[in-house]
Amino acid sequence: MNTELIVFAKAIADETRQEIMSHLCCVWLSVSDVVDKLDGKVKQPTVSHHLKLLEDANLVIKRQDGKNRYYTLNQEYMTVCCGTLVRNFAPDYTSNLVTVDKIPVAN
Amino acid sequence: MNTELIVFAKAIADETRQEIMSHLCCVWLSVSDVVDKLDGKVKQPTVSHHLKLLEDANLVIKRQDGKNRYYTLNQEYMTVCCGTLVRNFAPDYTSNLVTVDKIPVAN
DNA sequence: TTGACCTATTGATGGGTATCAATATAAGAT
DNA sequence: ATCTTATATTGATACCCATCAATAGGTCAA
Repeated sequence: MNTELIVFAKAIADETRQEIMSHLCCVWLSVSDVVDKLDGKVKQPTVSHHLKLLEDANLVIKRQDGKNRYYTLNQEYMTVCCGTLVRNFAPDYTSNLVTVDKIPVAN
Repeated sequence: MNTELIVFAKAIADETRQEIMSHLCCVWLSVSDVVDKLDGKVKQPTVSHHLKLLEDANLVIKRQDGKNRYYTLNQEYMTVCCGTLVRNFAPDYTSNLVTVDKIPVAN
């Protein structure tokens, strides 16, 4: 049983977190930046909660600068997990991933 | 907000369901077959519950034969969802999907 | 040191859901 | 028709988790 895939799936299985992930795609944002982007949908402690969860799942990278903490999406690990999903649960389609052996594999 | 990806993520975000999905990969199994494969981990009503949830998420296909109902994994849709995930949350790696435009895209 | 700001943590609460026993439904078999 | 087998549904229960208010911790400026 691949617990890593469970952690991954649970991490992305929430609307608020997917929204946060969208905003963290390709850019670095501070916690309060994310709160602003969510435009009142949730409060700061909730955002911190989700960011911690995403960090524990290895789906975001954190960088501190002064009193701010900046987060960005870990695209590489997203790719790893999606590759594993397809290899595990869609083997008949795995050939669609041309660089399935170039995609970084967990471990 | 892509609710389809939320439904997908929630569907795979459970250990028992991922176990069921493994057993349904590339083969057709009846409900009681799945119960047997899980070897006492959960009871039949629980398996039926999970299969219904997976069916609602379009992750399994159902076929009836007599009093048995056979299920198998919907590998194509798995591929669709994983493709969408990579395109949404790992755009810098999307080129790793050679046939990203050949992969069936949801609508 | 004090104050202002940013983020994390804690405790409480409500909603969601995985699980089961019991039961219902449905389809052969006798 | 009755019985048996296979699966689905229902109702109850316990647990997980998203959210928030309140507060703590940490960093910079004055």
